[in-house]
Amino acid sequence: MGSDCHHADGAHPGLSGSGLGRALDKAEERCAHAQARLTPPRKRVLELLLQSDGPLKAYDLIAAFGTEGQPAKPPTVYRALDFLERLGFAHRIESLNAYVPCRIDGAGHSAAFLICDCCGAAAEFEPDFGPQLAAAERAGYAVRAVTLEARGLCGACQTS
Amino acid sequence: MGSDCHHADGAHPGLSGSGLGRALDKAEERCAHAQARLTPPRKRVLELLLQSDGPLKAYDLIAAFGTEGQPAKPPTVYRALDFLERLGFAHRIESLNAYVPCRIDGAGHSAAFLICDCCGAAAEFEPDFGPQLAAAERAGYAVRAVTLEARGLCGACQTS
DNA sequence: TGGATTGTGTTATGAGATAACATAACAATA
DNA sequence: TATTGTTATGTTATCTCATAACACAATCCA
Repeated sequence: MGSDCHHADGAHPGLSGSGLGRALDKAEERCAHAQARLTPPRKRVLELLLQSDGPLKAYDLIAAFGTEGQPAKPPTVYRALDFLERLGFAHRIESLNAYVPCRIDGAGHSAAFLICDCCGAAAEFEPDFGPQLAAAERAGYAVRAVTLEARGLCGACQTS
Repeated sequence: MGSDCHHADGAHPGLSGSGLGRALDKAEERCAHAQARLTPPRKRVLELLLQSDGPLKAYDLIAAFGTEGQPAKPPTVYRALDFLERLGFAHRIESLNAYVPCRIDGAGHSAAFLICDCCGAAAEFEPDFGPQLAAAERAGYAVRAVTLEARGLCGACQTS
């Protein structure tokens, strides 16, 4: 997404219309449960993430924030992203400096991604960190969150 | 390392003296095999990484580069880091924007870290990406490199 | 020995993120 | 329903991290 690649980017198509509405409603609900507030800037950033076909940079969000074209100030967006990450609504992809909405219900603070170096797609998959958590335990670590990023080529980009 | 934490940082003590010399010699050897050149700036950056007790930021390396106190120019260090990562001598820890020497022989381009949010230690451990690689294959991805970063507390920092 | 390749030096600038402080909205409760 | 603590936002400025672009030097190799 947002790349120079000619292939389709089908990893996670962006939401729109009622699908988007439902996703936002669900987020509202989960916030209520968690005694957290999905305030307008937070909701707007989540909306932008959900609408996107692929990972968005912070400054993409900043530029797209205002519905009338006015950008947001950086802290507005970074704060919203912090919130969304804390609640598990979004993930930061470290190796891309980019953000995606969480696609996996109840993934908590751990996430795993398959990132295509050609088309830029980032597919979230169900993390199974069994072996890694076992290794952490052996080393005496108390793990709070795990992120895994696998770089390579998606199916479409291999067949070129 | 470089943190505000009072705990010891025993993850990977830095090398010095003959241990450092041996590690650098080994790197020379591996470069020769790979038809790559461990030029002075590359060797210097590797040396700094090996000497450190913990992850180093790029600008730490830039500041420490000159033996007489003169800093390096950023591209000098970033290029050396690129080289060292390409050859598997160093890893970038994405969630820290920092770099460590590779501690695992033949780890290639994949790496896994246990990162202590208190003392800043980053312990590299032997990656076993079995389940994740299986998931990638099911999704049709061709994986080139995997990095995993587990955040939490090391043993010492839990018992505070 | 000359051309291609790879690496370095240098200047400048682009991208990503946060500190600090003032103000506003909300929630609890007295 | 005024008061107070807490949480969130708005705003300015600045900091950290990383790379583009180009000239020059060293090395490789036909």
